[in-house]
Amino acid sequence: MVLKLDKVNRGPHLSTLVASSISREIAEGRLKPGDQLPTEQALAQTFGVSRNVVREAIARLRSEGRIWSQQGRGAFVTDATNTTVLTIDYDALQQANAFRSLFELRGILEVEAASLAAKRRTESDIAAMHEALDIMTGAPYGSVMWLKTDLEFHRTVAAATGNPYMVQFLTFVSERVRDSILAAGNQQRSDDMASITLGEHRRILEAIEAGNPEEAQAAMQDHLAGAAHRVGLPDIKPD
Amino acid sequence: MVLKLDKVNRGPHLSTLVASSISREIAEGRLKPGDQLPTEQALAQTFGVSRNVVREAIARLRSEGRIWSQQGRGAFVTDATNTTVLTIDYDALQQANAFRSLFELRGILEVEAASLAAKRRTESDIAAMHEALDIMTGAPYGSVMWLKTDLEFHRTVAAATGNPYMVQFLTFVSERVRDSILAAGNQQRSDDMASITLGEHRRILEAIEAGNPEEAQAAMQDHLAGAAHRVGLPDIKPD
DNA sequence: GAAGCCAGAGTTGTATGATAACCATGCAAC
DNA sequence: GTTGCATGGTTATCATACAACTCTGGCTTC
Repeated sequence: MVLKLDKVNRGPHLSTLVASSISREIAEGRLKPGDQLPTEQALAQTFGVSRNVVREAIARLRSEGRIWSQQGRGAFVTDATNTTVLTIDYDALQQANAFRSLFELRGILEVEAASLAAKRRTESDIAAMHEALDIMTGAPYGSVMWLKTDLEFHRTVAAATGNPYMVQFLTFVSERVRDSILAAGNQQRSDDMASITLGEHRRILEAIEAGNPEEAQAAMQDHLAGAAHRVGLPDIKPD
Repeated sequence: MVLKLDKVNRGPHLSTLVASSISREIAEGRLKPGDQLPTEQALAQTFGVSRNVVREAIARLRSEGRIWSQQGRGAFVTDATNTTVLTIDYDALQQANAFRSLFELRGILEVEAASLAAKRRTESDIAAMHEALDIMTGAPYGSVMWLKTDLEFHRTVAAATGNPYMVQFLTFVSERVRDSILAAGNQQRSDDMASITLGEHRRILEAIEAGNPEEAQAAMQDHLAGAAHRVGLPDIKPD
């Protein structure tokens, strides 16, 4: 039997609620950049929690770059654009348009990564890619292991560019895309998909190994077009 | 007389230090996914701070998706791939190689954004780009206003792609690049740089306005090559 | 022997009060 | 006008206590 349980809504921590609440105030413009937040004591009182909880919320917002605080002065909303972290809202991604946009961004990076990888790959890069592809070949299509090594293969391609930020960004984007696909659960499965997908991967690997950027780029492009189709995203590149 | 004083290094909050320390333990593998963290009391003791500070640090790590915690059990390291935020370490960026990598990533996104913008721009996109360019024309080269509108121009180009994530990622990367340039302070300044830079921008805008993706792409490519040269990054595209 | 119950220790979540460090302001003294 | 100082307000940190929860081990009951 397969249980499909929602994650237990173990009441999120109070600090999380407070942080979200303040975050919303900022997002919706009731707190503008430069504005001073109410004092911790005042916030504690209005939310009905201890000052401690408020401080945990503020620590979180500070780490996200949304506010800054100074001892003896207070806490202030930062100049909007200066967040030090990049986040992707999970709920927003459930909308088709948002998902399509993220998929497009991923494609841009993947295609360019494949091209760069073909130019710069080292022996150990090639070996890592082969290994990932081998494991994938032995895994059942759609299984956890399959998805994991699929990501791993793409990660090795990104790594072959020699650009650590390429790896970081691509991994981040790909994971969000994967999560969204899993959540939607509209993956089509059929037996020949495994061999098709594997074939696409193999073509990418061969092009990179051969040091052919244009072919690697084209192979990745085709692979992504195929992937888009498999998750029900037609015409990702109509223009 | 002009004083050149560094901002006093007002020590970052203790909770920040604790969070960084734990973060490093995770990043360097001494704490593996699934591992349980020491108890809050133990952490407080080893760091020599109050439990309160430890909790603020943990609240922060939790919001970043690096750990999760449950009342009565403890705090655990999450399965690496589940971080919900993407961060770029400021110090690491001071190294030339890292900076070059980030600059390259920015270039990839910018070039593709210019191409997409040429295909999809709307009237209001064009207007916004013109406005940014106008303000830039009136600002002194290298001034805060100049830098601000420079970023703003690129943001309008990204916005014209219609892809919100493109805007988000490009803005994020560009700001980190800008911060790093400002920190290094090795900007060369000369009078004709203003007109050169403006000319490059104008060429991009014209190509986008004309709906010519290839020319937009090429113009952006040249602009970035010029920018790389101006910040002392030669041969960004030698391969 | 197995299942269920219960108490206790350990841990996180939250509340509360106190102290130190720091900032802004106004006023007195010079 | 400037300096120095006192004062009130705020954040940063500490310390302690209690509530809520989990786990474990022993006990009871069958």
